[in-house]
Amino acid sequence: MRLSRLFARTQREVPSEADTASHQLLLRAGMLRQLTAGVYCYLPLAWRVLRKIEDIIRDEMNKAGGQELSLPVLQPIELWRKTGRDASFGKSLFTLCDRKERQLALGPTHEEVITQLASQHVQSYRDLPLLLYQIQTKFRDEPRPRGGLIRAREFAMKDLYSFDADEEGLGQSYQKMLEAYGNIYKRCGLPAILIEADSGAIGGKDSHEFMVVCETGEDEVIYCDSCHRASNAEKATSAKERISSGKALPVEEVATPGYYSIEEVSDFLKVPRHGTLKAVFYMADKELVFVVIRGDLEVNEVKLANSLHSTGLRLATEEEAKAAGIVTGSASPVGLKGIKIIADDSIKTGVNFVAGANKPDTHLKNVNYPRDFKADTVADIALARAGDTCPGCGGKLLSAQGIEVGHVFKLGAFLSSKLDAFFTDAGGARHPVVMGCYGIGIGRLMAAIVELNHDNKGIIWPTSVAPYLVYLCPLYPETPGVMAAAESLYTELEALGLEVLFDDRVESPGVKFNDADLLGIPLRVTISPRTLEKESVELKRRPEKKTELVPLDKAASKIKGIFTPSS
RNA sequence: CGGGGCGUAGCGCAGCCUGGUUAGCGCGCAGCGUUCGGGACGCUGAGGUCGGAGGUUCAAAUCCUCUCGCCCCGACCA
Repeated sequence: MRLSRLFARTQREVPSEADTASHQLLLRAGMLRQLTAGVYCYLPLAWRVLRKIEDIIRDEMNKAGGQELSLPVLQPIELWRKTGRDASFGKSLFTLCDRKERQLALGPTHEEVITQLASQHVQSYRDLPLLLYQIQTKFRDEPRPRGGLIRAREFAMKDLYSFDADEEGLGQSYQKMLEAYGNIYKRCGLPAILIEADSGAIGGKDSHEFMVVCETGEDEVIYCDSCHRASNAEKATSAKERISSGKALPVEEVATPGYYSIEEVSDFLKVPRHGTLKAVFYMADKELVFVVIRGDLEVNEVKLANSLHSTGLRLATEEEAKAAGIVTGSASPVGLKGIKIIADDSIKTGVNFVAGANKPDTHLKNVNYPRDFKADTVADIALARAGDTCPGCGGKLLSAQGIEVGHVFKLGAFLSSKLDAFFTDAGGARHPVVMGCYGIGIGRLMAAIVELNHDNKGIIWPTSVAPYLVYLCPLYPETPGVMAAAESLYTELEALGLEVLFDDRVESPGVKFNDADLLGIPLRVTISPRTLEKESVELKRRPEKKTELVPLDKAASKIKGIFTPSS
């Protein structure tokens, strides 16, 4: 490709809309252009990278036994109502009406469509296992798209769905996918780690994410340095050590005039934070819920929503709490009636807690569970934080930011049951198909590659996904011989099947070198009067400083050798 | 949805507070010349419904009202 003809123009200045490295560099390199919030045009250079990423993914999916197909983006809303996931996706689901006023959704994912499709085909255990995938545009009306391609509203995703006869089969399919995913990231030059995850709106049981640790990532990873167990902060657990024990003393009222927060009350009563019980109020799908947790811990709203099976959880306002009869500032589960109480299991780690009294300016000492109050549910709903103790090995938990570059779910049979995807087993009995789903955002993967592979000059593409392999860079093109040599090398390299970006522009060396660096092409090949004096060309790899002179007549084969694996 | 910021040429910005020639500057773009191994220089030139609508005024990029859009923080989010 001749650079003079390429539909791209590099920019020296950083577009004001971008503040992450990948977003800035993709814009500056002329690869990306925003159309509207969270919606992007991919210019030719970006498109080449995306196609290479897709090819790697296809290759791994096919090796794992996947069959590629293509499913519609436009989907009848009824299908979503059947599974109830129109509600779990809520406003993130783009919907529209056709001319007959029938409601349609733009697919944010494709479980519904593929399960219905599979149900028409899968009849016997002999049809299983089945792995189907596609690379398709998804639409999600994110509340706030951000970071360029990190969180877009329209984006390409590879989504594979596995169909198995039982949990064991699902386990095998899941394992295959974990391995295939590992290969994909490795081939893309990304050091992705596997972590435990919450399954969110997709639903299902086990779920894992592949994360790339990176400061600009929007997810928090909680991990243990000793046993290397890692989880999304939404899912992470920490050990809740026993902090006190002994005899439960009689409940005692104390006046706490003007002290409301845990900090104020514990300081005033000279009780450590973990010797108190904190009350927090949430609205879960229009029902007020009273949450109790040890005073030193925070509520993890994802865990809370899961244990409540709620799709619309938010903090209650003070007015809502008061309307329900709660004495804010001194709220207590003790003696509370008519309100659902959810307690974190940390309430069992000690005795004689300080809690509210449901009376203004009053708290209770020596509150003990379950002697003094009952909870409708006791579960782990606490936020694990850096510094907490690892529940697995007792080590210290650490925290890091990460970009989620893949997410896999063991769905089980809840969708297949609802969508009538059944099969007959060897004994003639009918069962719902057991499903899994596995997604990789293509654009986000590209952005993650840039986040992890750049320097202050620009992008440094791994060879496997680089838009072109060679940046052919003649200097002083008007000097006799230079262009002739460049043209002939260009022809030679293309004949060898190498992807060459030929900088045939009349520009100064500085401009060309800087563009070569910004675009991040793995190998720069310079031809100038200076190199031609020695009958040679100069090679320079993008991440390296050193250059190498190679005789003109050996250049093509030398370059070919660089990009041929020496296996 | 709450808070903040911003819409002026392809990109980055100034001008607005305090209304008043022909709306400027840098990059980029076109032409000519001199240069040129890490974003050269000179000259010339093209390119603008000042996000949109309404209002105030003799006069609006500038003041007022409404509206649309974009970005950031938070809520939220496979």
